[in-house]
This record gives sequence, structure tokens and C-alpha cells, in this order.
Amino acid sequence: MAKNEVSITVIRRLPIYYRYLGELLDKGVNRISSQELSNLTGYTASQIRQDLNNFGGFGQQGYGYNVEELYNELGKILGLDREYNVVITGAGNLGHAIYYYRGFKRAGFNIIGVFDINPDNTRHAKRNMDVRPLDELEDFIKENKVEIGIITTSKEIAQEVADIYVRAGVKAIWNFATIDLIVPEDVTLESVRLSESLFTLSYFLKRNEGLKKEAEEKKN
Amino acid sequence: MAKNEVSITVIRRLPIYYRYLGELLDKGVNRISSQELSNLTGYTASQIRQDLNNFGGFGQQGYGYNVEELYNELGKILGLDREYNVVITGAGNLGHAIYYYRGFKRAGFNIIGVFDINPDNTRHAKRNMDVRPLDELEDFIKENKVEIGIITTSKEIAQEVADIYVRAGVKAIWNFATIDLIVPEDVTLESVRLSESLFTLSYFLKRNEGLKKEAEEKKN
DNA sequence: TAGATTGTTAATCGATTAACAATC
DNA sequence: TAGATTGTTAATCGATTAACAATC
Repeated sequence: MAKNEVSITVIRRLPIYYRYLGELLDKGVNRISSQELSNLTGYTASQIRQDLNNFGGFGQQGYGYNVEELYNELGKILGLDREYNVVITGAGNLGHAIYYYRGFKRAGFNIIGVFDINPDNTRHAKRNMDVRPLDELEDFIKENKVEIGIITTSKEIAQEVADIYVRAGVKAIWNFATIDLIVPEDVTLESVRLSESLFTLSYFLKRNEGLKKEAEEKKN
Repeated sequence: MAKNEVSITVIRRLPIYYRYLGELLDKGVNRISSQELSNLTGYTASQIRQDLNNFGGFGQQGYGYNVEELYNELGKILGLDREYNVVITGAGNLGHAIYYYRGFKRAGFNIIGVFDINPDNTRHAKRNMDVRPLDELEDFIKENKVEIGIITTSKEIAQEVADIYVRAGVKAIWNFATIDLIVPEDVTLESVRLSESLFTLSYFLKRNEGLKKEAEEKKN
């Protein structure tokens, strides 16, 4: 079992390779070497070859990789060779932003329902979103074979929503609430930690200010 | 220089410690051991002690850590002991979501301006956001001592916006566009990669389905 | 004081890089 | 064929875990 476990750090690089390959494909590029891919992505050629070889030998000695083939293979590995039914719970600003982002739909993620504890406020009507009440969520998921549930609620009700998702049979949760959700291990949980990203930014901002000051003092 | 470089993996854990300490503080908890913090965060006690000791000995043998003190120290390290002037470029749904998210303001990040290439469409007016045209961006940053610039534009103009930010003297860029921006090394760049997060989710979703199928086949 | 828990060194583990034979 | 570049093994580097003396 652990034998064919690929580490999470490798997995998180795959979408980046996938994105660059997609761009190359759009540009009509046919083949690419690990070295060229390294120049694009910033990862070493060696690392790229190692990463890809976790999943199979997609390249050819003396030639490199066929862009289209590698793109398709990575798509399959990432589960992007099919479509998913998705719901969002939390019809606030963030839920709204995700709902209207076209890239997800294009990648096969179809948002077929939006839910909120307070579905009938005027804000939603204005925005053209058909928002349903939370107590319809569980049945909706079961009836529509929803596999992915997005959480863009406040952190106060996020766990409750996650529980409904799990109970109804959702396979994966994409969480934007600032809380570490608890889900069974056969349910995939991916959390986007916006605050933590911003705080990391401010760490480096502060550190760079510090380094700058130091350098100036040395000068004098 | 490299001597006091703390690795990025350590830095990204600090906001998580910070969040849990904030919650403990709210609950009125005074002291905590690395073991208890381990139970909360899922990181090992040893790792937590190692992480913290990159920045100093905040604990006390036989006692543990004072929650309030450690919280404040981490805040200082993360640069959360002051306020920042921030602008957003890209007044679409995502820009809107970030603009109205109260947590950032609470943490000291004051969004004092929102910009867009197309500032006068009715959508923005409806939303109560005072959106300015892009050609005022550079002067605005200089006049208002803006240190952080957020990018929520399409990927097509993201680099252009980043260039304006850099030229005007922004110190850090928080990027949501799906593109690897190029900025000088003294400018902090933190990118939120939503698509890549979603694709990682779908990788695990697919893998779990595969494992499940395998297990079922073994049964038969 | 005795017990608890840190700070820190040493050991282990895993990930990245280097090297090169295989081969297209 | 000769040159190029992969796939893969070995070496290196860095991060995590374990252990324990220091000490509150």
C-alpha cells in the first residue's frame, strides 16, 4: 500500500506541470524536454523526471516528452478526464466568486446547487443565483449524485455543513472556512487557507524590511 | 545570512499555531505544553518545539508556554503587530469577496483602494465599492504609502498590474491570478493557487475511488 | 524537592539533486 | 550512426523525530 503512495509534495506539483503543458499545447508546441520544462516551472529537470516517473515513463530517450500526451496523462492522473457534480454551501461573497469562476466549469466541475442558511435575502436574488435553504442540502446531494462539496460559510457552521456532506455521501470537500474540519479518512479534504497565506506574506514583508534596514546600517 | 534563514515549511506552520493560540486565548487558557499544542494541530510536540526555537526560547521547562505571550510573539514574527495599507486590483467577484472579508481588516490589513480596468460598470456601483481606474493606481500607491497589492484580475493583465505595483513601490503582492508572476526578489510574492488546490482535491478523490474499487474486487 | 516540560543534540527518515547507463 | 535525453540508481541535503540533559 505505502509502496505506491506518492508524496503530497509531488502531487501538488502536478497541477503546475499540467498548467504549463496546457499553455504549450495552446501555442502548438509538440515536444518538450525535462530541461525546458525546468526553465518554465523553476523545478529542476531531475525533479521533474522523478515526479513523472512515479506514474509511468511518459517520455522517450533522446526526444523528451510529447506535450499533448503528457498533458492528457496528467489530466487522467489528476482526475480531470471526467465531470463532477458540485455544490457550494455559503452564498456569501466568496461562494459567489467561486460560483461564477469559469475556469472550474471548464475543467469539468459543474456547480449544480448553491445553499445557505439564509437563502432568501435580496442580495442573492440580485446576483442571479438560485440559493436553496440548508435543510434541502442532504436530499439534493443524494438525488443529484453530488461528489464534491464546497464550504464557503463562516467557520461557525462549517463543521455542521461538513457533517451533512459526509452523511449525504459527498466524496471530497473543498473548504474555505478558517477551521480544521474533521471528516472520515475516506473523504478527501482540501482546505484553502487564505488568512494563513496572507500571514505568510506579511512574515516575508517584515523580514525583507528588516534585511533592508540591516543593509543600510552596515553602509553607514 | 543563510544561518538565520528559517525554512518556508516552518513559516507556513506559524499562522496555524497563531490561530490555535488565538482560540485558546479567547477561551481564557493561560498555559499550554507542546504536547497539548500537538494534540490540537496534529504536528508533533518535537516539531513544534523545534519550530518555535528557530525564533527564540518562548517556553519554560516544567511549565510549557504562556498562551498570551506566545501568541503575541508569533504575531510580531508574522508582522501582525502593525497595520498595512492595501489595494486590490480586479474588482470582480473575487476582489469583492476579499474586500468585504472582515478577518483581514481585523488583522491589520486595511484595504484603502480598489482598482479595475473597467471601473464604471453598474455591477460595482450596486456593490457599494468605490472602484478607481487603473491609470490612477500608480499615483495612489505612492501617495498613500501602500505596501501590499492584491491581484484579482484575469491572468491576461496580472503581470501588467504587478509591474505597476513594483514600479510604485509596493513591498508585497498577494496574487490570485493563475499565472507565475515575475517580480524583483526584494518584493514578496505570495500566490493563492485555487485551481491547483482543486486539482489536488480531484487527484485524491480519484485515487480514493480507485482504492475503494480495488478493495471491493479483492472481496469478491 | 520531585515532576514536568523545555531547549537542543543526535538519529532517522524522506526528498532533492547528481550521475550515468540505456536507448530512442 | 551520433547526439540527445530519458529512466533510474546513488549521493546529498534537509526536515522530522527521538532522546535526554537542563531547569523551572
